[in-house]
Amino acid sequence: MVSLLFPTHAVAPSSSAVKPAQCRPGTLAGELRVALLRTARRMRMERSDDITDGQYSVLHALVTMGPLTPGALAERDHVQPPSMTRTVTTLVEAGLVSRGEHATDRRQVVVTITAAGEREVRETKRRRDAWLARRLKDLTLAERTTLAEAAEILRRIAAA
Amino acid sequence: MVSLLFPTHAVAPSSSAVKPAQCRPGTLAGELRVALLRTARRMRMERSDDITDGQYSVLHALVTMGPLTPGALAERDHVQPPSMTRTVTTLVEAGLVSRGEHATDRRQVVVTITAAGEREVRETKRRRDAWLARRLKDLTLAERTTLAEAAEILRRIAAA
DNA sequence: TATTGTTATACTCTATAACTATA
DNA sequence: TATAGTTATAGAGTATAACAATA
Repeated sequence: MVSLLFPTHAVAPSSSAVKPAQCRPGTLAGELRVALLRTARRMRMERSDDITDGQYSVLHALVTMGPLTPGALAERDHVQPPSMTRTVTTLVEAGLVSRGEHATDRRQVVVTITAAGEREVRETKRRRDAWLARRLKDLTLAERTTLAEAAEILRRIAAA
Repeated sequence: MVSLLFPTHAVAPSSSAVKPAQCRPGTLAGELRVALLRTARRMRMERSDDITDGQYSVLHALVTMGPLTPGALAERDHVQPPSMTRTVTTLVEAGLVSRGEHATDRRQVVVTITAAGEREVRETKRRRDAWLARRLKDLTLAERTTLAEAAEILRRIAAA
């Protein structure tokens, strides 16, 4: 099913630059590794300076998943519980999250993001998108189509 | 110039899944950001446990650029000179790099990677490529072609 | 006098072990 | 007795300031 708004000839030009050997899993892996790590590293730089990667990761999880316990957050980030206690304490003091009581189990704590925390996440995403969008504007439509397709494929790969 | 080994109909199928709106810089940026950061994060996990990201970065720079001074390494990684002194000392003690004298300027120090250091870098790359290649094998040829094209585009973006 | 690198010191982040409260 | 979270303490990593050696 080929969209009429997207004739195949708009895609063909960029595909012509790639040689068959570059598509072999072994060869492609090396090229893709460099490209992904380098771009991601550059993009990760586009964030607020007064928050660490670990802290941002917690805020992002809370935005995506809703309120979570410290234990769940620790497991998600492959970090030990005491480290997460510290991270959460820092975020509480910064007013970005709040601690609350669990509905049924009084041992547990529920961490909830605040309005300021949501704003922080939104702002970081906005910065990174702006950095990326600025570069995407200089590409051809065919190149952007390729990246849109690649994004879908990469999401599947990362999830596997 | 379209390669005979790569007829365009092999590429068209994957492009049909992408809608025009997804190729607008603003929209694409958001999708691409998530896909890149998620995949890169997963891939970065595939490394030796007894070396940090900062240490690996130094080894990688030395493999790519040849011997460098601590000052050059510090600037490259956006780190302060004393921090690089510490990192280099750790790597020297681990036998992965060695300190040497500068040819003409006796204030400067030249850091050179050792055979063990090169092995460490090779091993990490091998792990990451293996992880990636395993996932690439399950893709269609058209999808791998898309990723090969995307890799080229991303390298340009990261360099800009 | 300026530059390169190191040492001294402090702060942050993370980990393990021990402790408190609750189930 | 087991579990969730915290506190206590120690080990890396990085930063600023002060210092040594050389240009």
